[in-house]
Amino acid sequence: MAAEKETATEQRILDAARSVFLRKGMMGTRMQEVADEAGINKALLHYYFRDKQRLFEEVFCVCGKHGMQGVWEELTHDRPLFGNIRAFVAAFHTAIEREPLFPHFLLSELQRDPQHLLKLVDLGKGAREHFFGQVMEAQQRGEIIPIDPRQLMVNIMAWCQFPHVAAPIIKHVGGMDQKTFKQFLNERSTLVAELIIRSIRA
Amino acid sequence: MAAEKETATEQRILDAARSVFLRKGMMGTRMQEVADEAGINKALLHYYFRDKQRLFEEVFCVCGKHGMQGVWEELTHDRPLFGNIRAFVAAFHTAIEREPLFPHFLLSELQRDPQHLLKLVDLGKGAREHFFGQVMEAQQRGEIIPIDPRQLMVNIMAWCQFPHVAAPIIKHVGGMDQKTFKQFLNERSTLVAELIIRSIRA
DNA sequence: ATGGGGTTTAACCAATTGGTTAATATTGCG
DNA sequence: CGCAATATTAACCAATTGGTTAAACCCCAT
Repeated sequence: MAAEKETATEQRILDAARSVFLRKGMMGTRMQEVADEAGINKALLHYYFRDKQRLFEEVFCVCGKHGMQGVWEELTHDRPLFGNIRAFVAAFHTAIEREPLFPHFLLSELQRDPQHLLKLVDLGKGAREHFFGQVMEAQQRGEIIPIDPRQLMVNIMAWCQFPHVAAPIIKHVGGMDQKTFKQFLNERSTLVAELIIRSIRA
Repeated sequence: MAAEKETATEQRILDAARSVFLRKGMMGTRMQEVADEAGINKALLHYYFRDKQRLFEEVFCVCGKHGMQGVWEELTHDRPLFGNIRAFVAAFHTAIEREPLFPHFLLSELQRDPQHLLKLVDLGKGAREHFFGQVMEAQQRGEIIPIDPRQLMVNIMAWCQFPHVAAPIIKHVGGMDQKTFKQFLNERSTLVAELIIRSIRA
């Protein structure tokens, strides 16, 4: 039917665009390449998405929302700070497993076009505020050392994202094939939280 | 004199290319733009550096060597592990202050062209091996928890580099202007080492 | 069968891009 | 000063790129 047929072509374009944008970024991606990967005529990209920028924004938006779906919420559960940290790191790990190129893509595009990324980041604002509150309370109760909650947030995000952003370096330096690297990352899914907690526990 | 004059134009090109490549990456940089910034005719880029790829590699090479000059060596001094970690982090902080865009540039280019970056990373190989040895010894002496030295290396690099790679996000999320962000980074120049040490101390 | 709306195609377009070329200018040395 | 080598310039080039256009195609309702 017409409605399904329309969705199919749009979806094919979005899937192909996602694949190419994630690998090559906005500036490195050619529209013909996206069309080739979608198996369509290049003019259809413009018919459905008007121009490259809009296609990119759509992909960016969909990736960003799906990529972090349910992850920020792990920081807002009614449980102790350390439990929230563990759950958040594990959820982050699971999310990135679905799309390992996503952190690199996001951070790569950051200089060129910060606005869209910053909008995406705002989706987790409430969760971070809750987390910051928990961090301050834990300090007041003497459970953790004095630390700016923002520094702690950066530390968590750094350990969750950096290995994916720097994956080729880490593999090379650590002498790992893809399978070993995957194990290395799996180890981190619990190690990161434990080391974060050790770094701040009073 | 001819030798100096030659160096002057080459240097102007390299400086301009560095500035543009760092901001826009290889794919986003246009040769005319580099020429404009250097204040020269575009054909000179090809006269001196033959093509875009070679210019890029030259810039990459110079940046990479200067960027980490003296930093890896801080891991090899004859002093305890924790001292080496502190010195390394402080040296890293100083190095990045000289060129804040460098980590983002390096990691952005990583997917597109891993080879050159990996060559650069190999410059620190000896230092890392020394460091790994120290980590293993510290474990055997019971000074630190059992941990794969590679995980520890990744953790250190992550905390040193990520705030620069993700700078626009961190400023936005933390509600910081450039001055405040700079203070935030300065705080990390000692905080990072202390938290790393806390995370592994037995 | 016909008409209308939506989808797809192939050809085309203007601008941009990295690179080339030949002429000119500059420099340094004998 | 003259000459040769090097540096610089402006014009030019072929290919690529994102985007446009008009025709053809498809499907459905009357």
